[in-house]
Amino acid sequence: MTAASSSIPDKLADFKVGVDTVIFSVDTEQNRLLVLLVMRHEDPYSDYWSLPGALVREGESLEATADRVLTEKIHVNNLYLEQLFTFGGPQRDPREAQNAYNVRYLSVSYFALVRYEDTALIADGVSGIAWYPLNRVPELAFDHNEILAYGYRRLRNKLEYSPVAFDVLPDTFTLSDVYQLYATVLGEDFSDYSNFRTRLLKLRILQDTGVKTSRGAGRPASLYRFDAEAFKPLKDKPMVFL
Amino acid sequence: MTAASSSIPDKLADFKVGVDTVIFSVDTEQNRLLVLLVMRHEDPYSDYWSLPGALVREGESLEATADRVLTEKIHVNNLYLEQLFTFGGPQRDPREAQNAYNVRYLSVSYFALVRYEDTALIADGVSGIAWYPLNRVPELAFDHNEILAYGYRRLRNKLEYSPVAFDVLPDTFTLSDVYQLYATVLGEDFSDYSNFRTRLLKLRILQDTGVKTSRGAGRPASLYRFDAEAFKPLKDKPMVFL
DNA sequence: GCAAAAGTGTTCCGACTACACCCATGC
DNA sequence: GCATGGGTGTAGTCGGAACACTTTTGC
Repeated sequence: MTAASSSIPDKLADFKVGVDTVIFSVDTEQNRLLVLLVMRHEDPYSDYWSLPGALVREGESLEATADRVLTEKIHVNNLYLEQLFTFGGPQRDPREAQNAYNVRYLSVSYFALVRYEDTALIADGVSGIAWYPLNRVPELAFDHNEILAYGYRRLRNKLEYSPVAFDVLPDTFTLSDVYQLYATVLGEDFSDYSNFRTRLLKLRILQDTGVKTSRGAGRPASLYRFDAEAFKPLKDKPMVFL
Repeated sequence: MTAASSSIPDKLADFKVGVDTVIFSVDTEQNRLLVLLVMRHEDPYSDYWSLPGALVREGESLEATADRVLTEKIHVNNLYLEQLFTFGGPQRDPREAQNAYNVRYLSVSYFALVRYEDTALIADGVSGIAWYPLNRVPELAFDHNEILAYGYRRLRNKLEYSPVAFDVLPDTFTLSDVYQLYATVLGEDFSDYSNFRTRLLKLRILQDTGVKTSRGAGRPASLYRFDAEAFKPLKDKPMVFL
C-alpha cells in the first residue's frame, strides 16, 4: 500500500468503511428496470429511502460485505457483482460532525444485477424494503442518488460490452427474452429486433436447444442456451453486444 | 476473496485509508510510456519499488490526498486524475498482522496522466524516485503490480474514448505528435497514420493554426490546437477516438 | 537528386439500418 | 381467416483498412 512518508506531523484520519450496493433487477413481466431500496429508521436521514448497505466488519473483505448486504435483504440465486466507486470526502456523512472521535465514513459502492424471479425480499416486518422502478426513485439519503446514477451508467455499459445479460436470464431463454432485457435497460429505441437478433446469433455464443416454447399466440420460439465455452475466446476482446 | 469467518464477532473494522497513484507519462522523445515509482525504505517491503502513495489525513478528501502525492513527488502543470479501484481485503497488508490494534489498511488507487516535459522529479536525495518504462517495471511492493496493470488498462480505454491526450499535449501540436502519443500507449499496430489522421480531423475538434513547424528533414507540419468548444457537444456521447 | 516526413485520395469490404416478407401458432 | 409474435432476407449506406500517391522540406 502506501509509503508512510517519514515526516508526517499531520494526524491520519480514522475510518469506518461502509459498503453501499446498487442492486438492479429486471421485471420481465412488466418490462421495468428495478432497483432495491431500504427505508432508514435512524438518524441521519431517518425516514429516507437509501441504498442497502452495511459497515465492514473485522476480518471481512469488501466483497464479502457486499455479499452480506445482498443475502440479508434478498435470497439470491444468481447475480453479477462489481465494484463501482469509492466516495470518501469529509463531511459527506453528517455523523462525522457529531462524532467526538472524529471518525470518518468511507463508502465503497458496489453494483449488482440479480434475477428478479429468483429473489424474495426478506420482509422483516420492521424495516421497509422495496423494488423501485428506476424512473420513480425518490430523493435518497446521503449521496445515494448520485451513486445510483453512476451505477445505472455502468449497468448500461456492462450490457453493451459484456454478456452479463446471460447471468440474469434463465438457463434457457428465447431471443426475444434477451431483446426485452436489453430494451428494458437501454430504452426501446436501441435497436431493431431482427437486426439485434442477427448480430447476436452471429457472435455464435448461443446454442439452439431445438426445444420450442409457445407463450400464448404467435409462432413458438426456439429456446437458446448461453455457451460459455464459445464465449471464452471473446473474453476481454474489444467487442460490442448491442 | 471472501474471508468472513463466522467465529469472529460482529465488531466493525477500523481502517486507515491510503491513496496509491499510478502516474503515467509519455516520453515523446523516445516514444516510451513511463510510470512513476518510488523506492521504499521501511518495512514492510523495504527496498522494493512501489507506487507513490500516502495515507489520508484528517479533513483531507481522497482526491486531495492524491494531489498531495503528486505534488510531493513531481511539479505538475497539467494532468488528468481519476479514481481507479479500491483494494480492501484483509491481510493484503502485512502490517495488519503485526498490529495489536488490528487496524486495517484500505487502498484507494488513482490514475494520473501528466506531461513528461513539464514535470521535474523532486530528488530528495534519500528516497529513490524514478520514471520506469512500463515494460521494465520490476516486482513491486504489496499488490502494486496488480494496481498498475489495472491502471494501464484504464489508460488505454481513456485514450480511445476521451480526449485525454490533449490534456497532456502542448497547446499546439502536430498531428503526428498526437499519433505518436497514441502509438506509444496503444502499441504500434493500432492504426495506420493516414487513417488516424483522417478520422481525427473528421471529428472537427482540432483547429489548424496555419503555423508550420519543421523538425529536421521532411515536410513541415501544421500546428493544431484542441478546440474545447467544438468538443463540448460530443461530451459524454458514445464516441471512439482511435 | 534522394530520403524523410506530411498530407491526399482511392478502392475494397464488412457491418449496421431499415425495412419487406415468410412462418407457425391461438382463437 | 386473422391477429400475434417468431424468424429470414435484401438493398442501400456508412465507415474503416489498406495502400498508392503527391507535396515539401533537409542534405
